[in-house]
Amino acid sequence: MISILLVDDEPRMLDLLALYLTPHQYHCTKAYSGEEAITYLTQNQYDLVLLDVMMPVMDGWETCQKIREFSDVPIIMVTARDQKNDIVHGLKIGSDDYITKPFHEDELLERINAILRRTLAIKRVSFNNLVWDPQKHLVTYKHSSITLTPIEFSLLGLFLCHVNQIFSREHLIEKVWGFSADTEGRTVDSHIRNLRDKLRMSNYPIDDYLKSVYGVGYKWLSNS
Amino acid sequence: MISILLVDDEPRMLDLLALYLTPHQYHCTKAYSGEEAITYLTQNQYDLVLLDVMMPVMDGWETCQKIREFSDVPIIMVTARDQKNDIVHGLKIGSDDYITKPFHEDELLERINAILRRTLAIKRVSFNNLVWDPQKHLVTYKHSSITLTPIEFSLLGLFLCHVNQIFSREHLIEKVWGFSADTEGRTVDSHIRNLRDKLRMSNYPIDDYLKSVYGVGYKWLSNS
DNA sequence: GCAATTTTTTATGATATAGTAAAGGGAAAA
DNA sequence: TTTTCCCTTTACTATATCATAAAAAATTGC
Repeated sequence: MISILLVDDEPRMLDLLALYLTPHQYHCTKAYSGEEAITYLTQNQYDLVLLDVMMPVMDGWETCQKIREFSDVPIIMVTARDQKNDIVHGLKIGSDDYITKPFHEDELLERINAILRRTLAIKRVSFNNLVWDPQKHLVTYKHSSITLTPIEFSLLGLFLCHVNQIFSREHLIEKVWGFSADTEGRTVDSHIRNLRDKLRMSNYPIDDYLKSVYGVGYKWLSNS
Repeated sequence: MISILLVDDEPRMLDLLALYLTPHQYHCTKAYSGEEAITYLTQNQYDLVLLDVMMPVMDGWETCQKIREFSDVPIIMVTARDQKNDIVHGLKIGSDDYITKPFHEDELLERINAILRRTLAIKRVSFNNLVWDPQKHLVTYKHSSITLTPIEFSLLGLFLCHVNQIFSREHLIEKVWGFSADTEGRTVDSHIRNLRDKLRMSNYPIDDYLKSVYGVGYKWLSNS
């Protein structure tokens, strides 16, 4: 179940938000101040924070900044309508999006879903200094980036997510290309080759890991 | 660098303020009267104004009112101790905060930081001499301005605020156009092209930075 | 070591995506 | 109203990536 932290000093607003979200299978926790929110965040795991800007003592921006010092949790800011600089607020230092009140239930849900679509996806996977980041769509080895084509990227991700598992060519096609693909098994070999080339070019010891299994397929070898 | 306009008729006070602020990376400009301050404000961009109340000819309140006729720059009033009525007065007129003298260096810095946290939320963003200023809605390269349309401006800001992040066309549309937009993906390309054209025309090496990621979207490359 | 089989490499045409230019629509300004 | 500017779409060209076939190298089992 997806859990959302609601932060607002007005109990009414908190109730309203919870009323909107709970029926859609979001588990809501209420915090009445920025300080309280930070306490919750250090103790529990949340998938999203809905953060009101106008709060006494510590306002939303300040809270957002403080949260960013220790967490990457997605944050949606709730601002008043009068702020004209539309996208400017969406760009705010660490917040992922914003919504102006009063807002409709639909709009709120849409923004939440949009954020979760991106952030709830697979997280970074790393294997001895090789980092595969699907959100940034980026692969790095020892902090220098490696440019891969979409298929190469998917292939690498599949192997890293299922280390030591042997994939047949048919299985790889099914996972990377999709079910309706009419791709030949040999095609996989070419992409494997290109992937190996690029990683080798970046001094990554790819041949120690990405192995062919004679007569079966390929696998990513983990010696641990 | 953050720039602050100091306004006071006493040179000593101006020196003292500058002495406090300069070591903390604030660039200070001195104005010896309200009239002078207004002249400066019409010609340059400041992030904050420190405005003394007790001044001959045009006092702080009047100056504050005049400034508010053309600018939203944050203003901190400097008043004598315990003039509560004045404080209320000042807030009504449009000042953002006040400080009573004599004051400690710490108190001054704290109030300045508090204001800047709110108002400076999205300040200028700059990337090797390319400056994106949402408050002035202006883009400059090496101090000569580049005229962009709203969409081009938003796009540029989004990229500069999230360097190295890859945006899909859908993601860009969501951020720049908004949720309910039914814009086609290729439309983004056109605006990217226009943006590139304008920056190229201004001799900015845009092609080194704004890159397309085949099959995915666009990103602003930062080689650091 | 040798033959059968599989994998890797190489080369090339096919396809998908990005870049460019231009036309048309609509809204705001003159 | 006309004019101008900006946005969107479409059509065309250029380029990057993909798929396939065939040759070369490697692996396996005898």
